[in-house]
Amino acid sequence: MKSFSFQILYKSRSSRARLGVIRTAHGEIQTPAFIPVGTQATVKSLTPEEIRMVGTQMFFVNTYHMAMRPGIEIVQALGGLHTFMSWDGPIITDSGGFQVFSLAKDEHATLVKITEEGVAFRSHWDGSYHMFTPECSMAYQQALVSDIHIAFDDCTPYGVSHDDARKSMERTHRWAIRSKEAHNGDFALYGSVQGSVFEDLRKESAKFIASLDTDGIAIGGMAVGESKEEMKQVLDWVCSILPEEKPRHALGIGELDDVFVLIDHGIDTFDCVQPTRLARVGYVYSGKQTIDIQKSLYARDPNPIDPACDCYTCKTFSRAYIHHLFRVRELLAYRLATIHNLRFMHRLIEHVRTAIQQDSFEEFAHKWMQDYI
RNA sequence: GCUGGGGUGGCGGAGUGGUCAAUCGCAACAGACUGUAAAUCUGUCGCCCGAAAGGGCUGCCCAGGUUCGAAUCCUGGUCCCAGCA
Repeated sequence: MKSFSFQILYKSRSSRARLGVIRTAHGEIQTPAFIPVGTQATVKSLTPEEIRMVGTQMFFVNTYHMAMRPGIEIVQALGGLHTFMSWDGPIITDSGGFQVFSLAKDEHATLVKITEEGVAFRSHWDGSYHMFTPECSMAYQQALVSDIHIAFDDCTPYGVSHDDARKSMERTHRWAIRSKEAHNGDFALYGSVQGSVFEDLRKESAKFIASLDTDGIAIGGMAVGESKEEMKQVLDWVCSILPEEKPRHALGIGELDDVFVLIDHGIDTFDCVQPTRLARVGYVYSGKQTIDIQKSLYARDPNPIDPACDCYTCKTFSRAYIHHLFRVRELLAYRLATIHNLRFMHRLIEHVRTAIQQDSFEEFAHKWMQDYI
């Protein structure tokens, strides 16, 4: 039986922003919410306890990666993702569609082949051949026992012609139908909108995906190279059409300034590797700037990364210490920086939620963005 | 004291007459990262002018010398290392 629901608790009067709650078998998610990425069934460097400690309500796991290693059947045999990795909160899984885009982007280009049936590709681990289809993506996500599944889609690269974007979008639509047919109704399914940066396609896609009446709607194909202005346009087109009562997830977005744009358009959840990946290369959020903690400037800095932050890292360690850990490549560096960046992101959104509740979202966003660097 | 080896840019270490401002590695500095490959990628890295192309200056322990030309050869000095007394 499906134990998934979405309820809007409050709507902003001045924008499309809204407060809501997503209920799943593994708990609730207060929205808007940032969804960290835990690609390989781990939010890199953190224990589940720490993931929760920083304020994460749900995170993202990649079906493609699980299929490559350790293999879906192993996770399934171990009882699904929750028991496998000892996380009892909600989990959302990707369809595997994005990895096609991601793999095709660089030197693996020749290793990926898209057909009507699905996608044939070679593992980035060992070069072995694999095939992903909407049907197997659904079967995999079910085997992983994640709470929210995403329909198998074709992430359109930036810069393609209108013609190619249409073909890609239509393929995504056909795959969405197949995904829905193959999907086990006990879990939640999000259809995925494509259409590149073209108004007619984005609107058509939004209408089509909405018509499938999936539990929620994901917007894909954004932040793939287009400008921020184009991204905003896409959100405008799509969000003006999506049904209000369905939860909306923006796939793969989340630089700090994007947060306000997304929420302003009524996006409820969004995932991004940005906070965690930046953390691992020493870029940490500090107020409205992102600082490179590895710079010599911080070698003797006794202050916390962000004096206003309430995270474990900021309450316990100086910039100088974290600077040192990064310089000598100590493992703790990655963990402390990740704890901070995630906490920072979650806390920022907690403040946004409060602002929406108080009808001061626009003001809050404007003020925050004012001297954002 | 004798014998042998050696002193090159922040460090390690190539180069043994011109193509050398000097391979390469590290460090340093700058930049990148949006449905994740953390330990990665790119650029700079003697000094000065220039956005760049390029130009000028100084330069391979010190002082002389040979040569059209020396980090590279010779002489002296100095310091370091190894073996033997």
